[in-house]
Amino acid sequence: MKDKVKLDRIDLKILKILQANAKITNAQLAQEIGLSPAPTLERVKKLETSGVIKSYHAKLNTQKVGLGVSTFVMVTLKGHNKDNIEIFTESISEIDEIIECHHVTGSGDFILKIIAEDIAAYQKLMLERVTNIEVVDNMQSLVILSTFKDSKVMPIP
Amino acid sequence: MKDKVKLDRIDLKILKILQANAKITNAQLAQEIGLSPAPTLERVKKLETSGVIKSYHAKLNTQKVGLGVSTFVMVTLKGHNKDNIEIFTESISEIDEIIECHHVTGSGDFILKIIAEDIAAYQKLMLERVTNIEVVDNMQSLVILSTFKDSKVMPIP
DNA sequence: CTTCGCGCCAAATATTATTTGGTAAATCAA
DNA sequence: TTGATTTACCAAATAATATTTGGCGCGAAG
Repeated sequence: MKDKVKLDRIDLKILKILQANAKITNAQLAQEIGLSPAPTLERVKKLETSGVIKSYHAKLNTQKVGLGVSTFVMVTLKGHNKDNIEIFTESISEIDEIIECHHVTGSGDFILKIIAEDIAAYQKLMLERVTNIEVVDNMQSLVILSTFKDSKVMPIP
Repeated sequence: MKDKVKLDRIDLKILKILQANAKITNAQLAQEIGLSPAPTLERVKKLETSGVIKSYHAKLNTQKVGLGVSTFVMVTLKGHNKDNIEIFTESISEIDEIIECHHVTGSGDFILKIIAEDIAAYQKLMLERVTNIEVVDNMQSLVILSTFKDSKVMPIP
């Protein structure tokens, strides 16, 4: 359940389409891939139960829901040991504004993506909930000025 | 069409639910927010047409589709002028493996998220298609070792 | 106070998903 | 190679779900 799954040309087509538009009807999907609805649905269900498709999500316009500030934050921990990493990731998991947390190579240890209402809210969040996580040594914020690309379609062959 | 939209408590509930699970049926959604199906659907449609909900996407398991390497890349351009930025973003837009491109504050100018099959494919991509974009001065890759959080639910009040 | 517009509901209808039963092609063991 | 078995497919019936309709009640504006 962790390794690559065998996917034929049609499966890949389905995945591309559903990544770009999860709301397509089964009949339309069937037509686009050149099969009838029944086997199309079977394939989609199989992709779901096998875990190739993890979930389906609505994508929002951040401005319109009043979330004006997005940032990436590069974090260095005080020590790179397992305990500290666990303390850090558990602290992170409780903070809704941190929507991504990746362990990365390079000068820092982690990179976070954070979303807040405005700069004031962002500052408050950082000061009161993030900066004071005990194992954090250093943080550098990169504020997103504009986003040119934010594709939900991965480059599958 | 660019500013915050008025959303009541029920709209916010709908948005939270659809971000977490876009495949919920209208009847279930109606029940969870405490309305009947008809006005529930009306609200969802209104959120869609007003652009609060931009789109719906399937989220895939990268391992299972054979995409083993994800990275963040911090890019510095040779000049921070408008022309160079345009040249850069247009070059970027043609490369499917670059799924995100944000203009950011800080030492670099842009941060990219890139997905590839493996390290070899990643190296090839960078050497042949990214590094040689003329306006690029410097790039630093951060390879994602593991992801602890990747939420599709934004922190709306 | 009354009228309008909005948001809601229940129930009818339309659309879509899902199941069913059966056929043909691909796979494999003998 | 052949016969058995599985797999993938299709058309059409059925079940589930979305969507429309008509009407009610409430709050705001005149």
